[in-house]
Amino acid sequence: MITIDPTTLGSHFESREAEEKWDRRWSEAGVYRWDPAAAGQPFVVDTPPPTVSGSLHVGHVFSYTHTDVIARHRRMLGQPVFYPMGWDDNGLPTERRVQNYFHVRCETHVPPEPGLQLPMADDATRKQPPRKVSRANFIELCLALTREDEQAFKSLWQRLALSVDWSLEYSTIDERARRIAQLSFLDLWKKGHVYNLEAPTMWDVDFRTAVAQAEVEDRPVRGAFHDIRFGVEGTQRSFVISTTRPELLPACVGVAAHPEDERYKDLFGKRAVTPLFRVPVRIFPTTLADPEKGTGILMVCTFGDATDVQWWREEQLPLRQVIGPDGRLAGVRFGTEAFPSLDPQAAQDFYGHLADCSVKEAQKRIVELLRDPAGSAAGDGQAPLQGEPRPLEHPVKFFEKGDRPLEFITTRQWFVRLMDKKERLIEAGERIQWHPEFMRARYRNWTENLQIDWCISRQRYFGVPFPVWYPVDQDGRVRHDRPILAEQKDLPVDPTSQLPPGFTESQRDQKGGFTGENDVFDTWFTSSLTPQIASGWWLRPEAHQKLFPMDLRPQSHEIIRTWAFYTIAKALLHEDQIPWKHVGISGWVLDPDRKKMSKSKGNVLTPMHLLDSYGSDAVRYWSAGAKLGVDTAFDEKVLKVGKRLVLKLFNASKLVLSMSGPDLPPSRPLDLGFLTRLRELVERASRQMDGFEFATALDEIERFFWGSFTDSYAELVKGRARAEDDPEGRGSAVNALQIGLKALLRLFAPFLPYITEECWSWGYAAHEGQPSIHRAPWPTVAELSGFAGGGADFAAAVAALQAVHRAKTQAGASVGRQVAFLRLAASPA
RNA sequence: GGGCGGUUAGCUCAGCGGUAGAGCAUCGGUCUUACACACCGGUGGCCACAGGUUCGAAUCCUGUACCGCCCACCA
Repeated sequence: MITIDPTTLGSHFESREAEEKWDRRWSEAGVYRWDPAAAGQPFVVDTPPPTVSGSLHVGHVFSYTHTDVIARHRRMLGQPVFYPMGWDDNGLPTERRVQNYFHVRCETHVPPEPGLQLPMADDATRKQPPRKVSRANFIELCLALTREDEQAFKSLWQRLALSVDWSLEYSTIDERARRIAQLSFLDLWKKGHVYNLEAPTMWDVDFRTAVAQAEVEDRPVRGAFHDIRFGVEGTQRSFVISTTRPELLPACVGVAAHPEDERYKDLFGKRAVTPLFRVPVRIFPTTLADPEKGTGILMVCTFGDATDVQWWREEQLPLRQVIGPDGRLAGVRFGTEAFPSLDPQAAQDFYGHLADCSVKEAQKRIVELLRDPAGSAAGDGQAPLQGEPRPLEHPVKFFEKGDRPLEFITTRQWFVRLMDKKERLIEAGERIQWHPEFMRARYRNWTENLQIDWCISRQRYFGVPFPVWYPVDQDGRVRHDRPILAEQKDLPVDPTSQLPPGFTESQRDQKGGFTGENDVFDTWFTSSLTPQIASGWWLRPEAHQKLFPMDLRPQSHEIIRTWAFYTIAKALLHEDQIPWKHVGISGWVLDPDRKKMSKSKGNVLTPMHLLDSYGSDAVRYWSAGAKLGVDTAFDEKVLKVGKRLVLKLFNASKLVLSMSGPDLPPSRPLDLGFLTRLRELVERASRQMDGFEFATALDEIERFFWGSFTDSYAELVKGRARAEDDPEGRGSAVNALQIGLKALLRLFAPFLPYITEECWSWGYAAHEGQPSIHRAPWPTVAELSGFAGGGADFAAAVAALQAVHRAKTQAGASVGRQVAFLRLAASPA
């Protein structure tokens, strides 16, 4: 039994004060430190590195609390917990911020300036053209700026009491991450899983980079069907195609219709003639054409969409790329082999109106050109454009961070071969446990529908460079087919400033010399290695062995196709493993109108003021109340309830720990009954926590604490716990109360780390020999198994208490009023 | 067009084969030596709709309707 001086118990609870105090003590005592030498099965978390250039919002607090609750529970089970924190600073969002903040642009060929530091750009600086800096310097600026953002996140995480080991911090652009990412590339190359290829690729014309299928989204866009009349070579015939992209007419390389379409059957094998440019193109059948859509016959361009790419490949059509990497129509020459024309001069004249226009402008202009009968390919003196464009809304592919539609542009890119591994990827997903289970379908669905290999090269700067150079032959041709890879021991390398083995700087970009790869990896190429970055992988094989595969990947559902998918792919390709045993998917925080919170909608809630007004424990209480996978509408009322619970725990602890008596074991039926109920709670809550069902566990624990403990059991025994004339009963009650509180504090500890630590410190810390409740053992059925029976007595006593309360309430009397006469009778069953 | 969730008290949600639940809100009562930031008692629901299985369905099956998410070849 714990006996303490009641005057040492606090009279009120100040959450902010307690938070600061315990943060400091936990850090000093290393309560959350990962001990690689510790015995026991480790619990390893693949913590999501937040995008640090984004803003803080309640969604972060929500999902990170879920992970922390799980980690704390495992720590109390005695597992050594590996819980790192990373920062995702690598990538486009940071680039954009740094460009604006310092008013700089990265240029690959600018020489590095060692030690370059810049202040935030002032107005005068901004009037000048942006300063050009080397990639090395640009990365330094990115690091400098993201360091500030990381601090903001770190203080939020600490305030939230995330039990991460801060010595395990990393960022996705730091040296270790760059080295691991480049190692990954070398390993994939050795195993034959990567290749580079010049091919049409989805391209963002603003960022001027290739993008991968996973980063593409459909957006509804208003467009219009343009009915355009084509000629048929050597005949007077004509037909009309409907297109939403008339500006691609100069890029037309074929015409296609369904093989069974009676309207066009006789045209197959003939050549169509495009209006304006009078280029003859093959007419071929394809089952991919839908007779119901438009006029049933369509033009194939290089490239309007993914199907165009497919037809171009299958039918071996010529390449007529007119849209350049900047999204403008390039200068092309008609009458050449690439752009044949029956009337090159007229074609060139028409094209002159379009060259150098943006896609949008070109579309406007070509519509006007198509109204000119002189452009007819049918030789009937009618304008090619039939009628007026017919508006429609249709889905168009965008880069998820982009503003203009994607184009398919032929460029050289690096790919990871995945299309031949779909079966294995799906099977890997089956071996992982998804929480909730139905999220597995998202993964399977995406993997089954994968259309192209993973494009991993980006024409950007703030990223991990490819550890690759290419020989330049005597004719000045870059031999992309014979890349020179960096040596593993030299990683990380930047091929734009470092040399390949056996070359000198004077040979850079020279005939007979070499050239460095300018591209950087897709950020997901690095992010998909978070388990390896955290464990150290080849740099620390022993640690990796112990930590990998990890136990838990927490993440949100919209990045299953990227982060989860690519991480699974990497683990499979590198080590033929699954990266983790469990994936826990947190839902979204919706605003009270059930809309997703987003910056653009301006409905984002920042977490700091919530922490200020309700305290960290209350915010965690709200977060932990949501089950995995379930979206939750933000509701401030729940925070109030959390705050109330914290206060109640404070007061209940004060009550229990202020009592004393003879140290006798619980023996009275009521006390035993309470402990029996408690044991049942521990059994259920433990099972739920083991299955990551922390919200259900919290609900049960809270219900028990409030309903069975404070409002009934404590009320029933507090008289006896102070009785002078019943030492045995008093000892039994005080001990049962203390045993109960000790278990309840520990059950609440993963959810409410501050208040439980505070109350634990009053007596249990010394008595149990465990200074922190967060290192104390999770309550077990075994520790309560010595107390049996009394369940019926407990139920009867609670029912009697309620009956007395009811009688008093009906009489309008105070609950404290003495009862003169009470007769208890067994109720008829 | 395909896949996956959801639809339960005014609100936020739990329950997922055996007499409809919690918290908040609402109405009424109580200062009771842990807590009035508390406690006690009450009001409130054809569990979206329609069929089916079952002795019994909010719970299982089949459809339908909304809401949301993910995905799909943009003519």
